Amino acid sequence: MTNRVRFAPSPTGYLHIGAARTALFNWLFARKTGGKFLLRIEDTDLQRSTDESTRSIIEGLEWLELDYDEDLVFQSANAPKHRAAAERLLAEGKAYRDFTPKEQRSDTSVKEDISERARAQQAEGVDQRSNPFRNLSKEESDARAAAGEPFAVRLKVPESGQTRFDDIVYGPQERSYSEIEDLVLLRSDSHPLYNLSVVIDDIEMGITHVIRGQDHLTNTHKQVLIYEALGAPVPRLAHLPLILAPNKGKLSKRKHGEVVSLTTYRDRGFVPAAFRNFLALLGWAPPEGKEILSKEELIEYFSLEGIGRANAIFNFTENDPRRWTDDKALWVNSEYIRTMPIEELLPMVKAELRANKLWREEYDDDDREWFAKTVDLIRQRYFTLKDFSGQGRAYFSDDFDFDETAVNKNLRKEPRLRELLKGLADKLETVEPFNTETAEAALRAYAEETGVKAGLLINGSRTMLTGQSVGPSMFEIFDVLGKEASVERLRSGIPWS
RNA sequence: GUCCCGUUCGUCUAGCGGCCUAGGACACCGCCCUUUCACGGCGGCGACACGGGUUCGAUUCCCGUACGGGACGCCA
Repeated sequence: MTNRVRFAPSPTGYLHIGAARTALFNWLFARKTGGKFLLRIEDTDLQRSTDESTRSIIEGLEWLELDYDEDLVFQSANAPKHRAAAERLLAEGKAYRDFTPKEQRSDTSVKEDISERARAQQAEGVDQRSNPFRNLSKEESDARAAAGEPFAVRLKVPESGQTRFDDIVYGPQERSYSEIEDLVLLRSDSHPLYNLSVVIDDIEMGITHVIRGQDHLTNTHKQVLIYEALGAPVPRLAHLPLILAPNKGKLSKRKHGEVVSLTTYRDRGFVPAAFRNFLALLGWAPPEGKEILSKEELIEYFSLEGIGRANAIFNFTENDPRRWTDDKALWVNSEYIRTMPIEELLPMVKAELRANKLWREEYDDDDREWFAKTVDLIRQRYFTLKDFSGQGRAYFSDDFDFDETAVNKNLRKEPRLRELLKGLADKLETVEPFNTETAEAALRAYAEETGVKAGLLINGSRTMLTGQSVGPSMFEIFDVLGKEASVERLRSGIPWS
């Protein structure tokens, strides 16, 4: 039997990195075992679901290159099936009508309300299954329903016994029936609820392995109960440890902002493969300890058994521009930028330059070679794609800023440099051909002639040509910028004013 | 409140009774390389939450405590 797994997000916001990791693990498992990876949008909460969110989820998966098989499923489209299943359980006596009027809950304080209620019931010793309508006679129930009285449909959780399942990650799980309340299957407006919908859809889609966040672990018992009532086999279950904020709390948009949104990583210059690689390392460790893994290697090494049980902390520092996200994520990204095949990097740099109006069509044409060479030269010290338009601006435009610190350190500190560099410009102007070697020879000869250290001219030139104090070898910069631009920039008065 | 889950360097983790003087990666620090900054190389700092068992021997197994997380809805 081929494995079938699904990623089933609810479209109530951007794609959270925790959800993205769940998607990744499902996808890896499917690709590893030759199974199918399906996508289901759980849009049954029409109040909060948006098309925009659905689009962002699909875009996010595309960005991470997690392709899904078969048609996208919208859970809302299956509502009639969910309802029919509930009717069936009702008819079979495995569920019952609850005529208790619906309680109103303010959406903001639900969590507190729920635990409050649970606490109170606990203290009073109320049984979870003591609903007064649980044992209402069929006749009376039918009569009241026929009379138009509103009712919710609840699953009749058996009197005594327990549910059990073997979680692939967390091991054997047991829960006594007495701890599970008669859960609502159908709302009084006949709207099917989550636990019912997931089970029906998973059955319908032939899901063999449910891989999802650990926050669903205890609720899984309820779903097992539904599978059993329906007489359907329970799929294999694997729950994933959660990704927490640095304070060990929940990672949420409200509290932590854009750092938890997948699109942020795309917008801030992450290479998709790099972020995917990083995500895979959160809660899972490859054998051999090799951490930079291609898509193929990830698939080859992945296994559900290799997933850890402890929650992982996503380590970032709020309000620190350099540490805006996890250090290791940044490192993985720089590793990719630095070592990935240049042909794969070029289109990404192109998009980045284009977005910043630094792109020229010649880079794709006559200057293709120059462009590749330049990108290859500067990528060594970059962390994100953004750096190509930021720190790298001087390589693609004559309009760039001078870093104050660099100007003070490499130029103003030695006032003679203003004239010395003009002299160097005159000298370089005569160099033919102009390349790394000849530029170096000319500069060193000029240093000798004028009796100054080559380093003084090198550092001064770097700042004149790039506005910075750091960067590639000066002679490589001369070569890449060419004689004309190099000479012109050396003669510039801008940094001196 | 009840139930469930977890706890190895600051962070991600390896470890599935002796190979552990607890390994790797990121971060941090130092040295080398380099007339810049990175990369790279070498080295340093740095952890088995605590207490009981079991065992010839516990990071590894069991129990308890502490701490953290999750769940408990006519949300998903």
